[in-house]
Amino acid sequence: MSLDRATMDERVPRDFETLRATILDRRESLPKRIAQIAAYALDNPDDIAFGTAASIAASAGVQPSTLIRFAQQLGFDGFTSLQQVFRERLRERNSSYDERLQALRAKAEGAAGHRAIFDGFVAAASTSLNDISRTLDDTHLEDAISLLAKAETIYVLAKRRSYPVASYIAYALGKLKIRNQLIESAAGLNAEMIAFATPADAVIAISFSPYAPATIEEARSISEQGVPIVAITDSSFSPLAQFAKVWFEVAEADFAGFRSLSATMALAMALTVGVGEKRRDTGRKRKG
Amino acid sequence: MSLDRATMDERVPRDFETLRATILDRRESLPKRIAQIAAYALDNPDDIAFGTAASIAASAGVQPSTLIRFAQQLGFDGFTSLQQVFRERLRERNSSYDERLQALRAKAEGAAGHRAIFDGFVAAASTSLNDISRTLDDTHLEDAISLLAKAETIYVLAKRRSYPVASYIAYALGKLKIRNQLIESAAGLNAEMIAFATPADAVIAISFSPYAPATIEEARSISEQGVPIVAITDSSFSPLAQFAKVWFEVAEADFAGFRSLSATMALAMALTVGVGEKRRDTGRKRKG
DNA sequence: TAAAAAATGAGGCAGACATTCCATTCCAAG
DNA sequence: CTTGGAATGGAATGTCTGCCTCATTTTTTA
Repeated sequence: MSLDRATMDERVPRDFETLRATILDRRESLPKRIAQIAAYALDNPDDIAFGTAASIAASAGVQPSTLIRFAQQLGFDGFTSLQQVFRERLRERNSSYDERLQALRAKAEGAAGHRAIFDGFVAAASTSLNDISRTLDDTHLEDAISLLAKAETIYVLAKRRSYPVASYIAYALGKLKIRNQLIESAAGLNAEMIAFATPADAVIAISFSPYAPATIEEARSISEQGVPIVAITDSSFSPLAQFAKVWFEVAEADFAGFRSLSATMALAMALTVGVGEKRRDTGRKRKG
Repeated sequence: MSLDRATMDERVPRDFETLRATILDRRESLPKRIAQIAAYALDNPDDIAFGTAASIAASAGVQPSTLIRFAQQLGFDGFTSLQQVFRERLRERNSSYDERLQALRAKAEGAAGHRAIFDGFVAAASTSLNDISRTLDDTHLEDAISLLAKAETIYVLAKRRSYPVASYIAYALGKLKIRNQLIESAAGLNAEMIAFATPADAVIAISFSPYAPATIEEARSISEQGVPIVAITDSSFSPLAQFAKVWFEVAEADFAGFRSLSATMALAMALTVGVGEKRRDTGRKRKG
């Protein structure tokens, strides 16, 4: 009988997240002083990890014995076992971002089956986001948004691997009620579409090595019509860069031969929403 | 004179990096046992942070007194002060992943101009990747890949916001020479396309709330033909889930009203490449 | 090779530690 | 208001801690 209860209570939280959930779950039913410690523990987990029972108790404003009762109430056999969980958290919290990425890559190598592939792509995406977050030039961003915000129609130009980004931009611009034209290759009417563009419009062109010849060709011809181009590409030597008024260099990490799109995606979203916001602002100013 | 030396030696390393540098610097001139501890300390910093002098000494294969001598040689007045440095390291590794995300979000709020928007999308993407990395079920992944690998043709079904992912899957499947059919809404021939699908085929369907009615309708009719569906959606209550043989719940973070696609993208890439690998493997087996 | 110096091992000690126990206080049910 | 039980505070306890000391071994110097 008492064994039954003991067995039930022995579902001791072994990782910090479970512990946290358990505490939050029982919060209402905890006695005052125990609740006081519970709150302190969740607010200052590092102190629990490093402190002694006495020092923690003093910081939390309770007696050491209460601390131990708290631990026991959670199913631990004493403060020390509770503390282990808080220490594990610090160990496993794979600390610095770079270390985390390394761990993710290691995991991708070590993981069994197709999980490894998935981990690899997550690692590639994280790396790419990290890189672009460091390297993106604020001025370029501002310039690109100004340029695009002034355009009557925004043409979106991308093929193959970049096409998903282009289709997302088109979708988002549409949702923001910004006139845009996605230049698809399917219909074979690209040349005609491009012919409509004027210097009052603008282009977002996306292309990565190996650059789709069609994209380059279309970018060239559209720039010769005096239409300003914002380019997203992967190197300063990219043929796109020479046609562009503003261009972004985005270095995407790859895995299994497939490059991530996460950084490009984030940039695309920022451009789109940035343009939307800029238009709202200037529109408001004109009215006011 | 002895005071002079004392003063010099009192340049105690207070942060881990300095300490590390000091140890590496003096490595050559350290006595054997001390060097043994030094190596252990740099290799297992977490153990130093949490262990007791006795336990660490045992792990490193030396006497506790040697550990203390090591600390003193570095200018600390005992093992405890040395340990503080290792503990600080764990605390101050401010760049824990979660904290980094928080910092990024804070940056997004604080940053001037459109940089804030960009940071916001990067943060959303990182959060999403982090979440899916924790929550993705390996078994589902294996099941989905097996299912798709057996398909004669893989149909890819997605509208609106999910469409970029679908177009990427189609692109990647094509590159891997896997027969696939992207079901687009433009041409209005979806019903006819769907009619071709047989139980020997398979579908990847992607839809998030608010679910595009067309996607749901198409998923229903295709599942009634006995074609197995792998669904990527955002909740267990999603209408897609009920038609699917395997389904993934992907929670994407959002910013400025636009949800990230990074987690969905990573999953899509893993599925695609996973299928490609599985087919190569089974193909090889059949031949051999 | 002999002597001196440095390094090491091991036992011992004082203090701090987590924990337990018991007296007291609080609170709710009757 | 009384009473029973839970919650709490604080001191007692035995273990384990870091650190020191001293005997022994190893290395260096002459």
